[in-house]
Amino acid sequence: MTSADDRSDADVDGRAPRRQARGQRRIEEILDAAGRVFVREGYDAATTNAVAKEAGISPGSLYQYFRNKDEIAQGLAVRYAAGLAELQRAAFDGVDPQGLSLEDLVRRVIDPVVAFNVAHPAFKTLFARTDPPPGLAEATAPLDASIHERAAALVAARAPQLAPADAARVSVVATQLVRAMMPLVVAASGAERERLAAEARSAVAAYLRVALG
Amino acid sequence: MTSADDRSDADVDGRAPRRQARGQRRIEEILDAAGRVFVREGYDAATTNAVAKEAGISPGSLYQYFRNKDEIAQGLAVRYAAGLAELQRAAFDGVDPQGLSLEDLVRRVIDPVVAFNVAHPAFKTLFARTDPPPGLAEATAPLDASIHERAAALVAARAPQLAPADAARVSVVATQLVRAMMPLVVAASGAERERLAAEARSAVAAYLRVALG
DNA sequence: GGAGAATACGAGCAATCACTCGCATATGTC
DNA sequence: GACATATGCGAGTGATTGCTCGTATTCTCC
Repeated sequence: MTSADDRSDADVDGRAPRRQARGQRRIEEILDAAGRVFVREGYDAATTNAVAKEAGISPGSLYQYFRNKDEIAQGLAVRYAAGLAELQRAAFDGVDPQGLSLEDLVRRVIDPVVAFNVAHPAFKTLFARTDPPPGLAEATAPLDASIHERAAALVAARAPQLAPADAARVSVVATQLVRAMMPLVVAASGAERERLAAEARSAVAAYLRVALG
Repeated sequence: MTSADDRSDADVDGRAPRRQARGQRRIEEILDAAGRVFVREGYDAATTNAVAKEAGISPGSLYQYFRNKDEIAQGLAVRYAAGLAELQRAAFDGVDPQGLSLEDLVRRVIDPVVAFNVAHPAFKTLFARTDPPPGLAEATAPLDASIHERAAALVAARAPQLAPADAARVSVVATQLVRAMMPLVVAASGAERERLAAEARSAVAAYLRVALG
């Protein structure tokens, strides 16, 4: 996985170009622009030329930093994986998951996820798809993996008696439930958004109460 | 809405061509082929030329029956809406929903839906998308509406005390949960598929038990 | 201040795709 | 069997798009 991440800014020969500070800034700008375009147009309909235009650069410059569209998605996915990991770390900072009620545990997981989705609307264009095209699936695979890893760890901690296959299924299902609710929550606003977030928490908690025995 | 539906077989001048039996058969063949192509490639990546080839006809013949790609999706959606309605009618034939336990009710709704998804794998390529492109959204809007209508009717029957806004939210959320689970269920097979279907039933039932009060 | 590398440009190429058009054949009706 | 219409064909078109390439500018380091 780490070697795959490194490849993302490696040359065809495996030689990584040495980025100047300007280049690093450009990469961030491109990713920001890509997020906005993905939200506006959807991933499939988004064109690389549109991303370049949104970033205020030429198509040629874009391809200086990303070899293709999927690699842009991958860049965003890496960002998001880091942001989510940080959020979850903060949510459980100095807290023992075992000591929480199921409702509190679910709240601590979902509320930051909701906040993250609201703050980064492009996130769901990459992650909340039930049938991503192959290239996008590959780009977001590490993100998916890290999310499932965290979910599986929580399930294992709460229900150590569960057979591994059952635990895996429960964490996949719970993740899927959250994934499905995010577009609904983000699409709403104000009080309705909070109500939908509450429904998401309620659904996941209710499911887990049954599934974890 | 009804006039929009009629427009689908209407000419530009509003004159509907009179189909021969041969033409009706072709339409069915094209829809069958489109379903297979959508499953193989996904809706966005599927090309109309590929659909024509899969159906064993020329692109020109395809456009004899469908004005564009979205209209093919709409044709499939109409088929699916009818199939689902029939399935649900059969599931509740001579049964009073009020007299069932929540678990039985959920089972009667979800099991046919699972069977339908397994039998028609293209269904989820149209329906189980969290962010469909605008054209597809328009094509599947009637299908979405009829599904939500049925869900809302069941919710209203079970929880007449719920405010309309709350009832609507519950039925939307429940529908979304089912929608999200279908790709997981269909992707699995054999015993694992049945276990995932059981998780879907369990999640929806657990949610509804809380949400319906 | 000069060499080498990174950054930047943007016109345009090659490929793809939704859809058309002119014309031929099949079908149903009188 | 003749007429009208439905069905059928498939090469081709106009538009789009991911991506390249030749070239010009800016940065870093000596």
